[in-house]
Amino acid sequence: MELEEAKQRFIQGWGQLGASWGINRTMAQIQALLLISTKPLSTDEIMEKLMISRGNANMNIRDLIAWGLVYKSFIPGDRKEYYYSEKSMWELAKKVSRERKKRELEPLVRMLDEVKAVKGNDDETKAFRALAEDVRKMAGRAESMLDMVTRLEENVFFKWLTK
Amino acid sequence: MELEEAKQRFIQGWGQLGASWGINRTMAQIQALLLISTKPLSTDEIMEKLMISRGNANMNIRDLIAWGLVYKSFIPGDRKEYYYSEKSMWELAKKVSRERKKRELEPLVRMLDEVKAVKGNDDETKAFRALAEDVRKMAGRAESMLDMVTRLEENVFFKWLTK
DNA sequence: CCAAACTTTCAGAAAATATTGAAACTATAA
DNA sequence: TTATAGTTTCAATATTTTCTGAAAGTTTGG
Repeated sequence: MELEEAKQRFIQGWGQLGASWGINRTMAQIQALLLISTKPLSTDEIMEKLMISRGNANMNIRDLIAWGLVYKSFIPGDRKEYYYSEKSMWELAKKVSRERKKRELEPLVRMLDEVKAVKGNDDETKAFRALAEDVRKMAGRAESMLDMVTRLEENVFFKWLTK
Repeated sequence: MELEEAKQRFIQGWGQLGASWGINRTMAQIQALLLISTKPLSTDEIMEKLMISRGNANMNIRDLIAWGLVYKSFIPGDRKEYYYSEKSMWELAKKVSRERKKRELEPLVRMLDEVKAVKGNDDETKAFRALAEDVRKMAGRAESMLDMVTRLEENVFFKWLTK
């Protein structure tokens, strides 16, 4: 396979993955493009390579920066802004898991803690409360796993478990 | 909070979560409804409680069954089919992670193994190959983590890590 | 076999999401 | 200042995803 084709496939595949993770396809593709680029790219270069509009490029770059996955870079004597991706897979995984935890797990846990406070003592209510507790416990476990990713990359147990 | 309101919130919240996980909202809501129901429900009951059409209900129930999250149940002397959810959080987590691994991680790994075979020996190609290796390694780790969820619920290290 | 009860399918409609492109905005150099 | 280069915003549009409802299909009891 030629390098250009390989790059193209990588960008497509990464976009696909992003899509099934609730991250929009273009955002994931821009990230992929920057990831495989050896130098920072300008908005115009991104637009051209992915054949997308300026507005689209700008918005998605902004989101990538907000997620901490992409950085700005300035070249002396050039007025354009250039962008480059975080290249460390560990850093990327950490940032994504931190962001998703904030966006999904935390609202879930808030909801569960609220509904657990349902009043009543009949069997149906008790069963519901028990279920909410159960889900809450599982959410807590998921949170712990994400925290592991966030913090414990050098942890020997973790290394052993994922080796 | 009253039981009915709590249930409603649970269904909404679960649907929300599903949505940001690439699972469609209705599918997640049906699952939530069955999860909090003390008895199996028929298609008509699901349609009524969630105010959705028969077609929609049917398709999403089918998917839930395909994921192994929901089962059919037959009541003697009744021609209707009734549905109930897997209630064990561990089982649910296992099944979801198994399914997502199949749908997302495996295609990613296939893609990576393909593009790693890119030919050439210039610096740019080498850098690309190294990146693909790197992503591949991270995918392998993610796979291991999912396998942990799938198999190691009694594993003492896992318990310790997520306690 | 037929008819009633129930389930499945799927083309078109509706809703949700993503994208465009041009105008407004901002920063810089002269 | 003003002209220019570059960035951001957002209403309109296009695309994708989900949902509906009616017709077709299936199963069962008589």
